[in-house]
Amino acid sequence: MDGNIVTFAPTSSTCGTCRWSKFCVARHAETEQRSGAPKGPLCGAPLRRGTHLFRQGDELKSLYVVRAGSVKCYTDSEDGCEQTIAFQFPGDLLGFDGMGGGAYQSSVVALETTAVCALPLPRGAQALVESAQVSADLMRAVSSQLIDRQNHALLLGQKSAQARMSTFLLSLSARFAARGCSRTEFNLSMSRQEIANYLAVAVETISRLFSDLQRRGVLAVDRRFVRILSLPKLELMAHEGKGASVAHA
Amino acid sequence: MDGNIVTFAPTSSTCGTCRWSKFCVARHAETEQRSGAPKGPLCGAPLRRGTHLFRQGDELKSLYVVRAGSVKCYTDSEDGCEQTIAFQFPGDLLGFDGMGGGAYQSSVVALETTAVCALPLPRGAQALVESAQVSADLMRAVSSQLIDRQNHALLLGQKSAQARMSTFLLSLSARFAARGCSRTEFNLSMSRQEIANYLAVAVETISRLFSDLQRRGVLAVDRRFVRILSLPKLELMAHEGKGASVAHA
DNA sequence: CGCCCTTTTGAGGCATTTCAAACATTGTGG
DNA sequence: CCACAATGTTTGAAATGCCTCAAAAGGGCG
Repeated sequence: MDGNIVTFAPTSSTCGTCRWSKFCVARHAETEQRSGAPKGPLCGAPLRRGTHLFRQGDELKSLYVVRAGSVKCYTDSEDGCEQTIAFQFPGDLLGFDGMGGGAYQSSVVALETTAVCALPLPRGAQALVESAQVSADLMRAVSSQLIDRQNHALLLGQKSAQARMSTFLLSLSARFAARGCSRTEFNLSMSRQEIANYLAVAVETISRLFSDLQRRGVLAVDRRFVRILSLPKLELMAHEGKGASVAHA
Repeated sequence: MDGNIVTFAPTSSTCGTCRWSKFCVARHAETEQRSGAPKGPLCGAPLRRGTHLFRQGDELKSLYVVRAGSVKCYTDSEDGCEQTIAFQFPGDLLGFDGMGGGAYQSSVVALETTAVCALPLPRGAQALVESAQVSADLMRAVSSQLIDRQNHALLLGQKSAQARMSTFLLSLSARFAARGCSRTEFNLSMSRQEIANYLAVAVETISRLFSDLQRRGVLAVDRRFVRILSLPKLELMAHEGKGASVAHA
């Protein structure tokens, strides 16, 4: 497909200069480092859209944190089809699924020009474990990833296409808001195709859903720019699923 | 629904007597404990089918490990529908999704008479963090959970009902085999309804799929007893998805 | 034995997919 | 800077996999 090779080239940026450090799983990692030697998270040169940070099966060398831009994380099945697992933004942790073995278990690719910081292993892992503060951050980041994936399963398993789309937009909205950006106006860094894969519907369905939402006055969409005209309506649509399922014993 | 209250009642069983300790995330936790005070993982009294170990939103008090039997883990959406996230067996870790906050983010209920061991928090968490050995085990367990959930998303997003069912059976088969049980003959601890929810299809579809698989000579099914007659055929069906999706940039 | 819940099987309906075609956008090389 | 190719987006119409509804058969348990 593409022969992009990522040579991770650290720059001199530090966490102190990072706008997003307060969301960052590694926010305590730098200050906790001991003196001497290359230390702390290292920020690499920007990745262009379409460049892979790592691929499923690659040897695990570092964990990463998104510093600027956005990425998508996806898995391949044996028979070559792909499922996007998550879209990730500044402060989000990448690559943890490889920690159980020696290899990444998902692929990560930049959606736009994106910078990431590296926590090289195993030194990084030791730092993560040795510091109670950092370790707590890591726990938080990982459990939040588990929760995200549980919600993704809920979305794929129980919601209609319309509800999936609405839920997705609300989730983006919340994440932009948490980062101090507008809750109601933003640019999508992913294509319709990529949204379709994440929500597990056809591209054409995504297109139709955007049209519907515009017709109903919930959204204004111009290419990748989205303005949410009515958050309450959108929340309503996010809950119109396939009906409640049976109770557990 | 049910008013079962779990009062966790520790017994005197230790990891040394546990048949599954070699699969267990806590296998190094006991020996690493310091002297004095209640210590190490504690095995509780058995839970009956339908008893909840904890529910989404409950205060996080312990992590648990399945010691015997099996459980299912599920999440509720705001509008009351449920999605089963995983079925879990001896050695599997429960409750980690609560580590980021003070509350569990999923519910766990016994599928059959089930024993679990508790790693009480925060003492347990400290032990987990302080011991490099235990911490490595924990990393492995958690990353393996992330991978399971990625595969679940792949299953829900990209596979036909038939392929979901086949994949599910193969996954059970592999897990039984890993625990020294038969790869081809086993009893399901979950109902058709529960399988249906996990695979996100209707119960009737599950029933029809079992019938199909029997008719094709892939399985022999008698109530909850399943015998796999042809693993290769089953593997073939597990990959007949909805066709490969488009390539990522 | 009889009630209840689970499982099975059939028939029809619907949400979403697939196929097809027009249009817009982006990138490329002359 | 424009023409052209490649890719992404939108919309319509037809096809389909799975769901919903309905009803009967099969255990489990008091």
